[in-house]
Amino acid sequence: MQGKGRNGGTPQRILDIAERLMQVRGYNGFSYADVAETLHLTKASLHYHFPSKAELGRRLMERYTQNFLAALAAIDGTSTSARQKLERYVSIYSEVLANNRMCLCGMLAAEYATLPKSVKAEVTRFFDANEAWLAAVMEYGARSEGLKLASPPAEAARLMIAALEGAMMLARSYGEAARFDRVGQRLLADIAAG
Amino acid sequence: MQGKGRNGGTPQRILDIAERLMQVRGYNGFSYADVAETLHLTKASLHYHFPSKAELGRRLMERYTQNFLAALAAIDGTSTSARQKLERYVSIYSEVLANNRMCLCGMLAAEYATLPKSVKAEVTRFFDANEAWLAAVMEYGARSEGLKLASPPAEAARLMIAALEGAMMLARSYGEAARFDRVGQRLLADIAAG
DNA sequence: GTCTATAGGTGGATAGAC
DNA sequence: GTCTATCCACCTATAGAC
Repeated sequence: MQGKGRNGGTPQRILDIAERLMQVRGYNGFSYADVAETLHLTKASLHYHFPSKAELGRRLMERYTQNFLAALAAIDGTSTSARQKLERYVSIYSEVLANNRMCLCGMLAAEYATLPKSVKAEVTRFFDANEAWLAAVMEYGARSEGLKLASPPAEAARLMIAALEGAMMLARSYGEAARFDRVGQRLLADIAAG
Repeated sequence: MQGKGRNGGTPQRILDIAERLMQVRGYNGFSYADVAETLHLTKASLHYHFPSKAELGRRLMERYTQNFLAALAAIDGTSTSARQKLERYVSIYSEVLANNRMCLCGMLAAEYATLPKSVKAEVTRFFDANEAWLAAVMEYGARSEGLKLASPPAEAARLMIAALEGAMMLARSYGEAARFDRVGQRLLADIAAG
């Protein structure tokens, strides 16, 4: 989960701040004023770069998914076994939580009913892509590495995503990252035991 | 999950409406105006019964946990096996989702960073109580019914809660309750196979 | 207990100067 | 691109009449 352009121009810096706020407080829990203050800009300037909050949210989700998919591609490029890929997938979530953030999409899934349509679409796109990647890794592992799946790959993938997102929310509420890690380890052992 | 007093006095009716709004839209996604309009009252009248939104949220969580614990007690009173108790636990979530609602505590866990302190305390209290009940059922099942747990009861309980809350969020985002049910069935089969 | 009226603040968003 | 100034809708909350 790198390559976010944290040293880029103003639009990128706006996205960085807004992303952090959204992961911590949610779409309905932050405002242009929050971003402006942190960035030492005015609200009007933000509207120059992102005309509406809906557009800001959509662009944010778009970038988030891009970066996430890039991280998955990096795993594909450097990992040898399906088992190792799954471990690294879990560690992505773990790192997000280590920064006291929620997965952006987990937050938005909770707030789903109140989101602009364009943002909703990006959220499900994220989960679809995650599910497809996980299912492919699991399916390959089952075929070539003797990974034992308790369910068809697509279902095992959905269970994994659901459990990771849920564990993340709970761990953050308790301020105990270890809660997440234990669930992550258990999932790796349970769902896809080698 | 019954006994909510849906035919009670004004305070109870306020709680009923606010609860539904909070389960669908979240704490930051509804207002006194929303409740007032649905109930054909004015905002001022709501403040007579619940002086502040924080207090409304706290009372809501308090009642929600009470009702939930009552439902668990009902399971204890009428179920014979641990396996059946776990099935009925999952079905509580399923019924909430069937009404297009999220678990109130799942919503609030996502919004945790923005909640008043008094509400935060009620949220963790809910999860603690759920975990304790689940762990006790699992522990009993393992000891007396040959239930095979992949982890210590407390950890298996946490995984189950996390997965159910996460699956609920995702299923609701997709508008596909079946997504939740498949995860629920898989958890029952995986975590506590008889 | 419920109302009208209103306070005091913040939300997202726009116009127009620089 | 960024600013000041402003709009209007909405928010939580209170005062006081009925």
